Amino acid sequence: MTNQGEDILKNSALSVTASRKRILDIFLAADNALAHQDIETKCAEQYDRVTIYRTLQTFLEKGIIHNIPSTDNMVRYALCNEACITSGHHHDNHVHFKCDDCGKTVCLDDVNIPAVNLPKGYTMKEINMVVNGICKSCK
Amino acid sequence: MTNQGEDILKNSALSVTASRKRILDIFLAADNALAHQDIETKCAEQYDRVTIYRTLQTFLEKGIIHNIPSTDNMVRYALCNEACITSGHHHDNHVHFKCDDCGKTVCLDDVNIPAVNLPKGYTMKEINMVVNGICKSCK
DNA sequence: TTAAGAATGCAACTTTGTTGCAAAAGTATT
DNA sequence: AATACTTTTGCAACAAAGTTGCATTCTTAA
Repeated sequence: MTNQGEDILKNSALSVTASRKRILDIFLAADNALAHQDIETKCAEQYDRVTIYRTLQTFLEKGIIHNIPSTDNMVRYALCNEACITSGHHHDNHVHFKCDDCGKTVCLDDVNIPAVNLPKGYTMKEINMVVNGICKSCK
Repeated sequence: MTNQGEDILKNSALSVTASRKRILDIFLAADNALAHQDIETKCAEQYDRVTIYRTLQTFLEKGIIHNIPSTDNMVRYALCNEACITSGHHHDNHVHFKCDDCGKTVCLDDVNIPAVNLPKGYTMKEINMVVNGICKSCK
């Protein structure tokens, strides 16, 4: 039986270390996006804060996770889905939802970001859509 | 001749102080959204850092400015337009654009955020759309 | 003009994020 | 399985960002 986190690391040509596996496991177990702080809370006794910063950075660069903008100075991260990781070129085009009640941020994988027409002269490279409101668990 | 910043403060039932007028002037003169840091750079010698934090907070609560989410831990602020301020109830529904070249973030007031259908059980309260790319000045 | 309330500045502090470097762990090769 | 090489980690020290309480100053409204 192989470890799912280990597979992800190998597929991304990253060396397999205990901290990386642990952080991936945290993401795999989470049903919502995680801020640096959330991860630190879960494993600060095991791993150094700096390691967590560097690991998240590495995962971002490899496209293992993507980040979700916010207005609260708490950038959150979520695992990319298979297609996104394997395609090499990273692109999320799903909507993110943050619940004002429970505070959780989730990927709405089934909701695509609709097209927008930018004014003349603007070129789009990336697009992000974050909706705030009440999630189905809190309604 | 009256001062535009002063009018905004009075309309929002805020007392008129030098720091608030100055910060409003900075926004009125800016052609792009400003982070806390940008404002601090422009008036740190005049006003305390804490005052700037508190002023931005107050402006947000009164709906004088709105904040723009980001993935770089630099929440930016921009003046709300007239309609938005006077309506009492705050709602931006324009798209924000951040240029990867010059780094500026601007409100695309003419580009409305298209409608999205959320899955059953989700209620939308607010929506944010941020596009990254190259702006018309940098193309 | 003055009294009451609101905003500011200061100090001290907490939290968040960064950098350089030595030690430890992982990888590939034989 | 031992090695040499490379990468990752932890530590320390620091820098930057954000918060809080309190005394002083400024605004406002009577």
